[in-house]
Amino acid sequence: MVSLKDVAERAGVSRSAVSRSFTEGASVAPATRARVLAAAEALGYRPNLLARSLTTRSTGLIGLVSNNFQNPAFLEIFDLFTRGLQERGLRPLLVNLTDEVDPARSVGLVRQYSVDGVIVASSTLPTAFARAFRDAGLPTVLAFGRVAGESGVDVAAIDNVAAGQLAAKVLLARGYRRLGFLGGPEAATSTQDRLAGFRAVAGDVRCTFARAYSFGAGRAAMQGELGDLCEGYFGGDDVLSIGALSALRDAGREVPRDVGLVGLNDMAMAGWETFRLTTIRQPFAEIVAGVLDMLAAGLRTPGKAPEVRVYPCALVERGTLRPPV
Amino acid sequence: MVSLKDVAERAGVSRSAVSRSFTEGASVAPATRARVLAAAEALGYRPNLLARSLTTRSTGLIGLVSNNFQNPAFLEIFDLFTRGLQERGLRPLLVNLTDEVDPARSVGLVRQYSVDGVIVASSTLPTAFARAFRDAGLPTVLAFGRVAGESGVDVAAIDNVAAGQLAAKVLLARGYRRLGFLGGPEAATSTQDRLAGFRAVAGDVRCTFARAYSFGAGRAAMQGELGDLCEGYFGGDDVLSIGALSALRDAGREVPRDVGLVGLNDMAMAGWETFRLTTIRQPFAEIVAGVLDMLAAGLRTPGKAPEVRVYPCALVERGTLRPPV
DNA sequence: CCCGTCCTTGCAACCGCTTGCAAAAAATTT
DNA sequence: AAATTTTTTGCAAGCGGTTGCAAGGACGGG
Repeated sequence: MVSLKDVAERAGVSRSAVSRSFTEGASVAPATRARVLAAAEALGYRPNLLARSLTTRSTGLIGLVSNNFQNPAFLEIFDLFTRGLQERGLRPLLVNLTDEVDPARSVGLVRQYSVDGVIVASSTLPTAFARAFRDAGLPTVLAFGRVAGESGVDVAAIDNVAAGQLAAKVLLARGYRRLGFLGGPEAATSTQDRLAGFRAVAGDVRCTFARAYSFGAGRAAMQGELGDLCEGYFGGDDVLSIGALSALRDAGREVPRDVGLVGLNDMAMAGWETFRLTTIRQPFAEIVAGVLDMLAAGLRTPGKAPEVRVYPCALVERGTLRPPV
Repeated sequence: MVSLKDVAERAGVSRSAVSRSFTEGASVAPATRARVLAAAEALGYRPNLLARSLTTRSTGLIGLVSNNFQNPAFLEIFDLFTRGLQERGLRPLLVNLTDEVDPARSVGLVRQYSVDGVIVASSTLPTAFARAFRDAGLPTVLAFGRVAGESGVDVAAIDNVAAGQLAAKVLLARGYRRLGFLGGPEAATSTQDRLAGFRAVAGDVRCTFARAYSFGAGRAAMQGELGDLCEGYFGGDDVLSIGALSALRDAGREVPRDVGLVGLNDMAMAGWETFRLTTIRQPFAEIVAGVLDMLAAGLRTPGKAPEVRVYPCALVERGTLRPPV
């Protein structure tokens, strides 16, 4: 492994000179820098960022933590995050928190790697996790979390209550009367908020909670409904809704004629011709951009007051809701 | 940030003693270690792994590189990799190589972070990438690559040629006569090998290549076929096949009666009741375990000779192929 | 009680890089 | 040409750890 010293020797300068040649705007004569860069090039030298981080106190590492590795929506989200981070010269350290229950352990884990900040990408991870990172002094931003109330961390998300309201309004406007809520994990804030909004508009609704955001869970939940079906359903998310849709179709129920279904997310799959799921779009790209923006701000200004960015969501019309009456 | 020095002071010992207290099997009196650990606990100290790596020359960081962020199969794969790495005390540095064409740049990137090794998880990334990592002196293992020929790196994968043969045999055994190949990106070794195997058994077949492993690409490709349909198709992978399936169904073709379709991967979605795709299973979990195993060996023994592990694949019977005649 | 062993411990150097500071060199002024 | 200012450079210390080495202590045997 070629180091600063090797380059310095080859270029006939001190190690400091080499170091400065590699830092933007450092005081070094153009000629020297040229010589150094040439030597570095010849030797195939690349500065060791981790060693550098010891003095600069910044690694460029960002903990990307999630517990959502079954929902295809998250592949889209990881794609956006990884690309976005890379564009900013940051590197995602992926942390899979599936089945993890102890925030302290996760904190220890990312701290040992001196990450500069952490992104919590999940709507089902208990808020204790995000708070734990924050309390450890790490700039933390929560994607897809709860926007109301004081979480103490940056949040970028839609207003899930509003989304629930929108779902209810739309279902009613399309003439569906008895409404049902087919939520994700009951404990998740996203589920609670969507339900709250849904209820605020639709009043008393039937509630079922799936054990996870997955096709199987959605299908099973809907199969449980078949005995006494509501007219319109708000599915906790797209993949859940797609599972529900399959149950309905297999049972011979006509969607959208007999029963209406609206999902949430607008993941790529919702648009697949097989499903044509009418859904409420959650603007992933914008949310991710917002997260990165706040993260960058948090890195620049440690101790910055937490910020909440709320993104609008809108109905995407496809085939699982009948047209307005 | 509390460091070695702080703990040493509080425990009334030298920094070395603290360091040793934290390394397995180092020479330190039990009583001292206890005192040190107590002090560390009280201060909330955690050793800085990156600083440690400077002398130990091992960061525990593993580059997990892929260019496959649209295919839901890869979410399953990332899940397996991240969990498997975490269990071994390693951390995945996720590198998204979508649209990247220059191997050198990727190498520089992971080298700057002194990763201990890299996992290339892709069947479409040019082999030049894996080789470039290897040439940079990094233990590299390629998941889902080509198993034949000398790549110079560890490989864990199925034998794609055999998979192609299996697909052809099965299709013929089910009485489908004119066969078509609906492959992924033409340049990918996986596509070439699957086709080669397919042809070896089925002889002259119709060939179409989708531009990516995606629903849309599969659907579009199959729509192109509709004018002059073959009887049986081997889809380059499940998501492609599912796209193709949707095109067939929408066109009113009866699957499996009029046309048969067999996919490859057996991703979770293939089992969804909506699709019930008959497919050739690629044992993800076993492959990932093999990758991690070889990676661990590579970390232990630098310069270890590259190894190739071939995993068997088998037909998973569902609804898109008629029963044997 | 003295001595040889073995276990513990601290010192100091080092991993690869950054940076404040003061000296040296170059450029400007007078 | 001397004096002053500005730029460039190297030194040395430090970031948070590890580790070879030699000195100090504890312990058992003679």
